[in-house]
Amino acid sequence: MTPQRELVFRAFFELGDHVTVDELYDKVKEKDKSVGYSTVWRNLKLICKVGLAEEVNIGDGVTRYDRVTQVPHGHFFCVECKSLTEFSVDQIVGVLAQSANDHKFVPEAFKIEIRGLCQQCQNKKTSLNTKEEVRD
Amino acid sequence: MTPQRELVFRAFFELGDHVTVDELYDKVKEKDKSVGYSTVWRNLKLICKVGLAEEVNIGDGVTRYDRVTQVPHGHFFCVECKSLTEFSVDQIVGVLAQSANDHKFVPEAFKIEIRGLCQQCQNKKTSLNTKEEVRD
DNA sequence: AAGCTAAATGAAAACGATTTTCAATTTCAA
DNA sequence: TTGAAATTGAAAATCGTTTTCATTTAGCTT
Repeated sequence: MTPQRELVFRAFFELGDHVTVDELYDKVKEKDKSVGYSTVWRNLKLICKVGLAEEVNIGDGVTRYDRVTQVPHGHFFCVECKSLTEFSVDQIVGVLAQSANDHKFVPEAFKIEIRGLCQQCQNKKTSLNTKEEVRD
Repeated sequence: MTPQRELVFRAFFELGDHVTVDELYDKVKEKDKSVGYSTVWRNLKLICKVGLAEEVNIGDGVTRYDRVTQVPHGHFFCVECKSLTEFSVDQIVGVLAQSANDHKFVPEAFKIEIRGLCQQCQNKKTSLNTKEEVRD
């Protein structure tokens, strides 16, 4: 366990979910400017490999990383402000597991994402559109 | 409507789901070698923009494209052979819509992915591991 | 049909996140 | 302490995606 590796691990678990490599890199640099980007990247990959993190891909070209917790969750992704928030998927996972079973598929992970508008962005939109389009 | 555009549109709908830009490019080239990659790419984006296709991102660095159909579906992604197959998510979408509603989130799309092993890859694995590891 | 403008095309380059290379350094077990 | 193996940092390579730009084309308007 090198000091750099420890820094990366600690930083990752200090940060919340949905961390990008860049964000983690910045966080690590707060403690030690000399740590290289590739070291952060490699150790983040290592965290994934040992099962402590998993990649989250919302299709914006940047991979984010979630801590793997005991509680499975889905993601709300706001297409407007790009924010990512979590929600519980307890029951849903049961249904999905059943689905997988029906198809003889052995599930390892469930990725559930709802894209749309978060509450804030809904408000922004409606406040801008003062004149409503009522008809088609 | 340029002939290139028509070629791209036709090719996209002739191919099945989960098409990559490269695959579409190859398909288009079968009809007309002179069509450029960027033309294929731009028109595929256009197909998305008008709502006839949507991006599918399984986190392997390549964007795939699905035709938008009336029937919502989830994806089984085999982490071994990288195959992508579809399954029905009728009931699940209902639960997710409710979830979104509870969180004041306005859903536009639901992405449901189950990662794991397809039946074929399960068989391969078990046939290879003749000597089983029984204990931790 | 000719002329015109905006849109579309193809080739190449730019972009940007990710991944690899490589020489130097560090860890850790013997 | 010593040597092999692992790790690091900097730089470059990769690779899918996106943009640029000069040229061509589509499709209106007359």
